[in-house]
Amino acid sequence: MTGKETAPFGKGSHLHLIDGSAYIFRAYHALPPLTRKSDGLPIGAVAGFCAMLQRYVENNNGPEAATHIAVIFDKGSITFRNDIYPEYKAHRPPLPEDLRPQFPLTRAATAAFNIAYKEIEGFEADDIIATLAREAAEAGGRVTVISSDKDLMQLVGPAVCMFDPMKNKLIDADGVIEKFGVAPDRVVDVQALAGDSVDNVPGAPGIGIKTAAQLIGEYGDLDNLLANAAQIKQPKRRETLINFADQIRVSRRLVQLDAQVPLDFTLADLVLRAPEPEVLLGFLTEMEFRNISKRVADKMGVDAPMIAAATAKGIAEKSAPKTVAPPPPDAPIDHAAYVNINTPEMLADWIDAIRAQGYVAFDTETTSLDEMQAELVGVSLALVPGRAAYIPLGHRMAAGDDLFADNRLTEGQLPLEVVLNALRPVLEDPAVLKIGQNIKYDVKIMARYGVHLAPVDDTMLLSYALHAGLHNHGMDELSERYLNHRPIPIKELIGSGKSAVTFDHVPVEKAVAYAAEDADITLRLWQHFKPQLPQSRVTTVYETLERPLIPVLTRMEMAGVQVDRDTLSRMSNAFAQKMVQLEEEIHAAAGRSFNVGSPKQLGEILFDEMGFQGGVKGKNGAWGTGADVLEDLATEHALPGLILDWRQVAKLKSTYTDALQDHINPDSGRVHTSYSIAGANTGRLASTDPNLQNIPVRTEEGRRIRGAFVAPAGKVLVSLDYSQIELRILAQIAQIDALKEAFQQGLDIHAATASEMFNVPLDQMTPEIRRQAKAINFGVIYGISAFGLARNLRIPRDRAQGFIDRYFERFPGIRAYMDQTIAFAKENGHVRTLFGRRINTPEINAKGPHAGFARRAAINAPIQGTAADIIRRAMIQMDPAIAHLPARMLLQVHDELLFEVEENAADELTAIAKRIMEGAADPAVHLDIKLVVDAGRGQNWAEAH
DNA sequence: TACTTCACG
DNA sequence: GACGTACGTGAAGTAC
Repeated sequence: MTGKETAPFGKGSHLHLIDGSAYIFRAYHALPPLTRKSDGLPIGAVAGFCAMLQRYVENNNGPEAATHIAVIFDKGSITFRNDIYPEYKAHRPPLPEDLRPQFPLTRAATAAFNIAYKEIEGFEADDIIATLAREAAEAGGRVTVISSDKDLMQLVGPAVCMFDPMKNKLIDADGVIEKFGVAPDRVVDVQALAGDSVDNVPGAPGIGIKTAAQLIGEYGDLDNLLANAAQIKQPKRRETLINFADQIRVSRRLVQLDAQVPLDFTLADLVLRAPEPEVLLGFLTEMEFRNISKRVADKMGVDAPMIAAATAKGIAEKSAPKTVAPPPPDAPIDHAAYVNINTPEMLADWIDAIRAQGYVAFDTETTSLDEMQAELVGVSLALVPGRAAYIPLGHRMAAGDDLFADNRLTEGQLPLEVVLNALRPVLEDPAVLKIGQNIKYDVKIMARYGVHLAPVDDTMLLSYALHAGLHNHGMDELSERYLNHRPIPIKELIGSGKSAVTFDHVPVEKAVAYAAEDADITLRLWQHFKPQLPQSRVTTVYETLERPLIPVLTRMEMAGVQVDRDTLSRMSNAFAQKMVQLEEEIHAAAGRSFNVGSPKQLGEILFDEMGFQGGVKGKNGAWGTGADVLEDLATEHALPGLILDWRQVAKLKSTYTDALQDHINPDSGRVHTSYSIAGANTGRLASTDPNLQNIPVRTEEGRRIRGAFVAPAGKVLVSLDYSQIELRILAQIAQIDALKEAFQQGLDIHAATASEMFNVPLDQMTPEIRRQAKAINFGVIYGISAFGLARNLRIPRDRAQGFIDRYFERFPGIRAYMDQTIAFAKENGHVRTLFGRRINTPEINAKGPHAGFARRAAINAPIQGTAADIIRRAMIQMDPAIAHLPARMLLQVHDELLFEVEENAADELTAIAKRIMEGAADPAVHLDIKLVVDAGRGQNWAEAH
C-alpha cells in the first residue's frame, strides 16, 4: 500500500463512511471468543470485523458504489463532551479484557484491505463522520454513512443518507422521520429532550421521543419551545421544561455532532483503492483466518496461502523491500545481520516497511542517562526478530583519532535533521505503534528533538503488569529469562568507572551490534509478552493504569519544579557550621576523636569502650547504632543525643541541601526527577535522580527544605492529598463496618479506633491512647505482628499481643481479610488490587523466615496497591481535565499531587483536581466509603502542604 | 559492592 | 518451638 494515491472529490463522487467502532462491537458480540491458535492472541472481533469488511467490499458495486471511502474509529474515551458534562458515557460497562488488544489489529485489518481509516484524539468517530459528510456535501458529492447508530441520523439530508448494515436497509429523511417523528434537522432537539440512557445524556426527565417530537412539531424548534415553556398546558411538562432548561441545553450540546473537526487529510485522500492481494492475504494469513483467506483468494482469483504454524511473519515479509527482507522465523540473535542505515535509500526502505507493518521496535542511544541533558547519538529499529537496524547520527571521533578535532562527527552518518524529518511522520503516526523498553526515556529524548512519539507500547510495563513481584523488569534480565539470551553488556562499549566514555565515542560498527540488538530484543519480548495479557487478566491494568501513565509522567518530569538555590545554599552553610560544632562536642563527650559518620567506630566507642548495655550486634557482628538504639541511650549520656543531632544535620545537608543544588538543570533552572513506573512491586511509583518523594516534612528543621521548592512569580503551588486513603481502602476491602461507619461520619479515625478498643469515650481521649491506636492501625496495614508492634510502641511483647487480640475481637473482619488474602496467595501465587493489578507472591509457600515476610507483603499489597491504582487513575484523568487552565501537575508523592498554577486560576484548579481525585475510583470500582482530599496552597511547598 | 542509616508515604 | 519481622521506596556514606 502506497497510501499516496488521491483523486479529487466533487460532483459525481460518492463517499462511504463506515462507523468502525460499531463494526468492532458488533463483531465482538456476534462471535465466540476466538483466539489465534499459535499464540492465544484474542482475535474474535478482528475475524468478525474482517468478514464484515470483506462483505462490504464484495457488495460495493452498482450505482451506489463508493468512489471514496474511509473507516472511522473512536480514539480514547475522553472527548470534548466530557468537559461539557463529566458524566457523559460514564455508565458504559468497562471494555472486555480481550477486546482492547484487538483494537490496533482492526486498524491493521482496515489498512490491509487498502481502505483509509481515521481517528482523532478528543473527538468521537461521529464527529469526524459529521465533518467529512459536510465537506463532501459542500463539494457537490454524495455520502452514505454505514451505521445503524441513531446519533448519526441528524446528518441525513439531500446529499447524505445512511445505510444500516444490520438490516440491509437504506435510511433517508423519511426513515429519520419514522424513527424520531421529526425531520433530520430537528433530530438534535428531540434527542436533547428525550435524553439517552446508554450515553448517559440526561435530557428532560419524563419526556421520551414521542413527547419530544410532539413538542418540537408544535413549537418548531427547541429554543422556541424553551422560550415559550410557560405557555404549555400540561402542568408537569411545563415545570419540567422550565426547571430543567439548562440540563436540556447541555444535553443538546452533547448530542450535537461537531462538523468542524480539524482534519489533517482531505477527501481526495480517501479515494477507493483495490486491495493488494499479497498484502491482504498476508494479513489474513498472519491472523490465521482460514475461511476469510480462502474467500478473499477466490474472489481475487489467486491461490489461498497455506496457514502454517505460527511465525512472526507479517505483512512486512510480504511487501518489504530488499534491504529489509525477512529472516527465518525464530532467528537466533545474530549481530552480523544487523544493518547500519547510512543512505537515504535504505532509510526510505525501512520507513516504507514500518508503515506497511504498522508497528516497530524503537530505541535511542544517547550520551547520558539524564533524559533532560542527554544528546541523541543514534536510533535503532526492529521489524521482525533478527531484522534490526541502527541509524548512527551523532558518533564522534574517539579522543586521539584526530589530535585537533576529536569532537567532529565521524564520516558516513546521515545528517540528524534529515533522519528526524524522515522518521517523524511514522514516529508520530497514530497508525504505527512504537514499541520500546522503558519507552518513557525515548519519548522524552525524542520530545526534546521535536518528535512526539505516539502511540507506544512498553515491554518493561508489559512485564510489570504480568510479573510484578517475580523479578525486575530491566531489559537484560528479561532477555535472559524469556529469550534465553544475554545481551552485549554496555560496559564492553563504554567501559566503566572513571575511564567510561559516552556513547557518542563508541565506534559505529560496535554501536550497530549493540543498539540494533536492543531493538531486536525489545521486539521479541513484545511478541512474547503482549499475547499473555488477557490470560493473566491484566489487559485492563496495562491499558488503563500502565500505558497511559507514560505521557502523563513525561509531561511532569519535563516540567520539573523550581527550587531556590540561594535558600539551599544558605542552609548548607548553616548546617556545615553546626556539624563542626557538634563534632567538637561529640569528640569531647566520647573522650577521643573519631569519624562521627562511621556507625562501626561509633558502636565500638559506645558499647566496647564506654560500656553501655543493651547493644545488639547485627548479622555482620557490628553494633547497631540506629536512631531507636541511640534514643534509648540518650537518657543515660549526652553522646547518643549529640550523635542523633549530628546525623540529622548531616542527612539534611548531604542528601538535600547539597545534592538538590546539583540537580538543578542548567537549561530550565528547575529540578527534574524521573519516576519509575515499574520500580515498586505494589504499583507505587518511585522517584529517582533526585528522589523528590522523600523531601523532609516531619521535623521543623527539615520542613525548611520544602520551603525551597517554590512557585515562579505570579504562580502558586497547590498540594492535594488523600486523607487516610490506605485505612479507607482497608475498611473497603475487608468490609469493616465499624471502620466504614467512622469514616462516613468524618471521625478522627485513630481516636475512633482507640475509643472502640479501650472503651474510652471520644471526648475523654488522650494523645497517648490515640497514639497507640494509630500504631495499631498502621500495623494492620503492614500485616501486624506482636513483635513489630511491641518494638514500635516500646511495650512488652505480650502486651502488644493483647492489643492485637483485642483489635481482632472488635474488628473481626480484619482477621478474615488477612486469612483469606494469605489463602488466596498460597492458592494462586499472587494477590490483586481492587482494580485487578496482579502482585505475584512467589515466596508465600516458602518455609522459614521468608514466609513471614511474604505473608505480610501479601496482606499489605492489595491495600497499598489499590491506593496506588487510585492516584494513577487520578493522574491520568487530570491532564485533559486541567488542559484549559494555566496549570501543570509537577509531582506525585504516593497520596499527594503537587501543582503549579497561575494565581488567578488556583481556585478552579483546586476544585477540579479535588473532584477528580475524590472520584478517581469511579466508574471502574465502586467504593462504599468516600475518598477525602485535603488541599493547600502557598508560595512554596511547605506552605502548600 | 554490601551494609547501615535515614528521608518519605 | 524457632525462625527474626512491622509495608513500600532511594540516596549517601563507610567499609571491604
